[in-house]
Amino acid sequence: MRMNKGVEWATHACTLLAPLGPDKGLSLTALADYHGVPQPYMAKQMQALSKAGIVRTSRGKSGGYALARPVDDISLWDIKQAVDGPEPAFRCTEIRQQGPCALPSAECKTPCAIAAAFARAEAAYRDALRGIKLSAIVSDVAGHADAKHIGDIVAWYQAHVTEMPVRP
Amino acid sequence: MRMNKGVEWATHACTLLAPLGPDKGLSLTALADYHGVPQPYMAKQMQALSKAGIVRTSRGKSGGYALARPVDDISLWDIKQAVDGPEPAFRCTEIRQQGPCALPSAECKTPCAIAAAFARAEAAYRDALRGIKLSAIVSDVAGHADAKHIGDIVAWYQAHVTEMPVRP
DNA sequence: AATATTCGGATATTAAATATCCGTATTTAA
DNA sequence: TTAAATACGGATATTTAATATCCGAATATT
Repeated sequence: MRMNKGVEWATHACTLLAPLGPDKGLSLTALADYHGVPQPYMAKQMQALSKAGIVRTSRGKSGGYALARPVDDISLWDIKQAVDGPEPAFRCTEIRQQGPCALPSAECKTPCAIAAAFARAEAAYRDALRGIKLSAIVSDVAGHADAKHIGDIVAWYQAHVTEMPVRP
Repeated sequence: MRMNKGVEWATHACTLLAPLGPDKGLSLTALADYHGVPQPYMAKQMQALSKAGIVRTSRGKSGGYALARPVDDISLWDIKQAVDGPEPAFRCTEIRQQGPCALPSAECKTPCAIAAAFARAEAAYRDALRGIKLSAIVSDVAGHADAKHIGDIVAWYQAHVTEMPVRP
């Protein structure tokens, strides 16, 4: 079982957008370059985030991406769901309805006990991710960076941030 | 994110072996036929279970597979782990160490906050699966089967069970 | 109004993981 | 000794993920 790598990149991208507030953003190029990931694939993730309403975009010259909601209102589950889709990892193929002792489909109204068990575990996973907000990630990262590195980041921000004021 | 389909088959196979107790088993052919899954692929899963000490095997004529431990001592996590391997779904690629503002590797002793967060969620998933024992699955399935179907299963068992006494 | 820049989306292309199958060796009851 | 069964390694096909390319639509700037 392996998670879509795009989830990692999308989460890093959101972490990078977080300190900018609602009125500033970064272009796709900047987001891709910052972490050295291929631009077209980064675009795919950002578009998924955009569709899910996690980031908003503005096009044309000086366009880019900005967070669409407060950092306390974006959970890791939101991001994972947006990029990785809504399907559960365990997908019941109803093999109980096959073979010499197959259950007739009339008796399969209740979900297979095995599928139900895995679904409960995935619900626990989901709830854990729901409890982790972008704000917690950002403050954790900030707490570990040293002064020099923060300087680098600030300089990079100043060179790349684009204005994306929210219009009423 | 999609789970290895073999986990489903392996779990069903264990569920089928559970009522037989430690001294009786089923051949690979029987296990594969019961749920109508391809035999060579079923073999792969059973061998994984065997390596993990969840089932024991006996080779040669009248050989087969039997559970190696009491049904209360086998969790869904054990099975998932045996078939799907130990690697986490989220794998940090350390992209914080790449790009124009890359963190020097000296500062990356503590794990990336994002990776750590996903790891916590996977721990919740693991703990949930650990809490679900094969015994619970078996009794749940048994509770939902009707009398006629149970008759079918008993007849099938009688035709396919092989003796696999535990030798001291 | 023209233009350069940027996102959106569709579509290849490549790489990786999963699923399936086969052949041979090894074990064991009869 | 023989027949029947699993173990193991590898070969192949299928599916999914990752990467790259392209063109059209939108928009800020000139």
